[in-house]
Amino acid sequence: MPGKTNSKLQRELKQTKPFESLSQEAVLGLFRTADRLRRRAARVVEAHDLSLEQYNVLRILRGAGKEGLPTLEVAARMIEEFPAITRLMDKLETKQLVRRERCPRDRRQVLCWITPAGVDLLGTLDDPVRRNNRESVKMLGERELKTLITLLEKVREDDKTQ
Amino acid sequence: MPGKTNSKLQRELKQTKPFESLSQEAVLGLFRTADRLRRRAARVVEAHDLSLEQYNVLRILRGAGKEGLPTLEVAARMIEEFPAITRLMDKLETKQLVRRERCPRDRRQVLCWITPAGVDLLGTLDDPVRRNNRESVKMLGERELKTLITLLEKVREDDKTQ
DNA sequence: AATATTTAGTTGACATGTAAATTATTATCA
DNA sequence: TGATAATAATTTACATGTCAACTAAATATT
Repeated sequence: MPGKTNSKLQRELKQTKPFESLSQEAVLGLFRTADRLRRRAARVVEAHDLSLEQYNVLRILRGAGKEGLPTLEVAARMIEEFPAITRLMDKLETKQLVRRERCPRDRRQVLCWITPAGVDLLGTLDDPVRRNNRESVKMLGERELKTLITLLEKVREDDKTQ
Repeated sequence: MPGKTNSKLQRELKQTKPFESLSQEAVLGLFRTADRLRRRAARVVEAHDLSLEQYNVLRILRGAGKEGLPTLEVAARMIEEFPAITRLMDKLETKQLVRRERCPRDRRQVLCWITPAGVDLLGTLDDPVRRNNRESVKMLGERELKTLITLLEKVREDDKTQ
């Protein structure tokens, strides 16, 4: 009796791959793929003695321009979040790629800017990074790329995590 | 003259979003999405005092069964890799969820097994983890799920990074 | 105005990721 | 066989992620 039930279940599992395992496959696939691409990207910027995280901070600050950004605003825009940001900024400041100053209008905030040296360094990296991104997904055509982007957005939109 | 060239370029950029930025969008989207889902999944297993990495090790060892696996085989099957595995195993051994023994046939290797307590713990987690995976991608239909899985596989297959 | 709450940021403690150096064992080959 | 190379795993050192506790400044409350 349990044997029969079991084999029927197994036949079902084989015919229509159960939704469970499709979900699992998608989530695991997402993890694996992201990890590979992250390592790949890390190698590009590490050639210039930056970690991927440091690189991201600089990108954000370059985007912010002359205004600069308060520390936690940078953190909020990072892929990863919160208090590690202080230590990251410390290191970037030591490398003279970032400048910090307490905001006079709200003395709780600390404003951050990218330095000219930081801008130069990013300039050097723009091309390799672009190339690497393109290479990382070069096996997808334009249509597939757009589909992937859309599916990923859909997953994020509806995720109550955030 | 440069103004004219520029605006033409800009029109082009607007019409067909350049491949560059599509690639970038896909790669960044992948990072962001994976990070969110990773945090989500971490919360599920942390409720039972496991890190996501520890959970993955236990899953791999459960899959290996009675034979057990050499340490580096476990590492190779992990989403992340190498020497962190020793520390992870140390902790799992302390928690009595894993047992280790030097392999008699090749004394360089250390074989690892999941303990009955480990199997029990995983059993408790199977359901919540399955549920979480399903929830994480519930906004995608079956067809979309399959498409996503395929696209991710395609990216990994052709990635020379390995 | 005095007190309490919220906000911005930092610090400390601990887990993990990664690279380089090290140890023990096994395999190779001259 | 003896020296050398390769393999399996560990250790050390350092960067980052995360949580909890903390400080300082600004807001809100009574």
